Amino acid sequence: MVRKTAHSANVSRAGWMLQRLAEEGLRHTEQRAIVVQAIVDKRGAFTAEGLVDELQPRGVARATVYRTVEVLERVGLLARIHLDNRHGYTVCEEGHHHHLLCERCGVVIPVDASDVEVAIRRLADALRFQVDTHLLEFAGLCEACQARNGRTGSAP
Amino acid sequence: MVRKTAHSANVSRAGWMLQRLAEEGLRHTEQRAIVVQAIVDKRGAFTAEGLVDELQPRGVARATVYRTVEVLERVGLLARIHLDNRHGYTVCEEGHHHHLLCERCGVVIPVDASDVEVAIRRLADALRFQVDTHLLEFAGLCEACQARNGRTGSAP
DNA sequence: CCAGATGATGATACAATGTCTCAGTATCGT
DNA sequence: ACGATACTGAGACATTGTATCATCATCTGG
Ligand SMILES: [Zn+2]
Ligand SMILES: [Zn+2]
Ligand SMILES: [Zn+2]
Ligand SMILES: [Zn+2]
Repeated sequence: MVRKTAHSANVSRAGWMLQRLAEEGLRHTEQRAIVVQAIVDKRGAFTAEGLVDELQPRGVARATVYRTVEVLERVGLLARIHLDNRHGYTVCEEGHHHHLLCERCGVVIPVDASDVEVAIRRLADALRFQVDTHLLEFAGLCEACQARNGRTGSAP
Repeated sequence: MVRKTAHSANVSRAGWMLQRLAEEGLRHTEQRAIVVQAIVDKRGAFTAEGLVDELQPRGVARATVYRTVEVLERVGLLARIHLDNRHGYTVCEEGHHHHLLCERCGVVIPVDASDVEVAIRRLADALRFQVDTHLLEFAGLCEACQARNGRTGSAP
């Protein structure tokens, strides 16, 4: 197997996401490529407004950033996460699963919580409430941030 | 036991919440009484902005509504819930538990998900991530809304 | 390859949701 | 009753997100 640099991995991942958009009948545009590349380069949680700040100087309009994020979420390439006040997103190509968010550095890792999922399903079935969706998120500190505890990071 | 009307129950509940504020060293004001009464009368999910719309005409300023909601949350009398785009709150006098939100009528019921809680704890312990908090919410239809399915309600 | 159909963008106005300031007011312990 | 101080109101301000619409780019079929 060929070992890829982090950068080329990001480039190919961005390409994959753009390809997915094409498969959905959406067009490839220069602006979407810029937004998608910025997103995969982040490798963590981000907010729409943060992207705007970053990409507006590079010629991508606010509305385009919001529209692109919305489209990516609809297609399933982004998952929404609930920060304390605003909303964030994270890259998420897989199916249903949940996320661990590091509150210091903003890194997000997916977690397959199958046991929790089973318990949730059982609970939902037992209630007279018809449970359509559930929201489960975790927040804490990633391994790296546990190590260098006390230093400040750049979570969005 | 004396059977109370829904209204008197709400009144006493509001009184109890105000008493809790007093116990925390916070002052009793006319505006806070109005806000708290409006909240308990709702008996479901609500948003700060919704309260503003309702109480501004009654002489409670926007800032006061927001400040009161914030104070109530800090004291633990309100829990924040994550609606799709904005944030909401619900009355929550008890300790740690989670909530079922009816997406049609906005009613919220607390649920003690101890099995889920155990599974969550186990998962958290197994990860090298240091999980500080978790967020678990359910959304769906309450029993009443399942019955009269198809009709529109007034969730915030 | 070209032209048209349609999707996407940008500039900006608008809307919704909070946050902050500060002078004036109400509350509460003494 | 008094004084310390918590609280309020009014409105400016900030942030986050949406709508409009003329213009432009992309894809597709011929
Ligand atoms: Zn994911
Ligand atoms: Zn799940
Ligand atoms: Zn509760
Ligand atoms: Zn829990």
